[in-house]
Amino acid sequence: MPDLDESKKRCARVAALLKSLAHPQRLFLLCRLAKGETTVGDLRAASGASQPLISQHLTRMRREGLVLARREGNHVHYRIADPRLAGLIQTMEKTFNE
Amino acid sequence: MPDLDESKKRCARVAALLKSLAHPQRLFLLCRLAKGETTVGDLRAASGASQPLISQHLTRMRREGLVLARREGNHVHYRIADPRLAGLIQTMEKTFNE
DNA sequence: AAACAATATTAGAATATCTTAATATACTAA
DNA sequence: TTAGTATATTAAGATATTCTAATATTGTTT
Repeated sequence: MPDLDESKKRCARVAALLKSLAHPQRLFLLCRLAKGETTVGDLRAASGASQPLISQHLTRMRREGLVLARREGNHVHYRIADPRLAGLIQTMEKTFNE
Repeated sequence: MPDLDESKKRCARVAALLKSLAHPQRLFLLCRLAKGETTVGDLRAASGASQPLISQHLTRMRREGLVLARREGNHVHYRIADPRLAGLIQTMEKTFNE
């Protein structure tokens, strides 16, 4: 019986991560980002959400360490920070593809 | 550019599912259930949460179709409804195992 | 510098979630 | 039928999330 406390801690960490994924628009953004680096403008165009809202979602995910930002001139490029997350998102897309 | 709307709908569905997983105690319960059918009492003992709270979490997950319940005498046995979900949970456990 | 484009931040109201406490139901055993 | 055990439901306050609107920042171009 492997460490119950350890298991709970892991659940707490993963649940915190999932909280960020558990939102239609954020998940949509992450699915896009899982395919490669993207600018805010492109994400905005694809998602159709308002600019401040997208920015808030991205800021939140940046704060939580899910994504990384890189400014290039007037545009900011976002990407997924941890390849394991990108993998998980793609797994989920495959798993629930219909 | 393959169905943007379809992609959004899928994100909405999966995000709704993830909302249920995005809670430390519920995720813990699901991790347990991913290993096989379990009674409420056992879940309660393992999780250490209060009885009504566990029952509410289970009721919610039942309502959302994540788990199924089966009464046997005085005890109620729960199990994960969709094997894909069990698989996803195990994948997550492996992915974030440290 | 001024005007513009892209992105970020803040504030606040509306809504949803979480937890505890109290109570109810379903079943078993005496 | 009464008592006891296991599980479920309801109500309500506390806390957290979400969205919109207004404004700020950063960088570019003229």
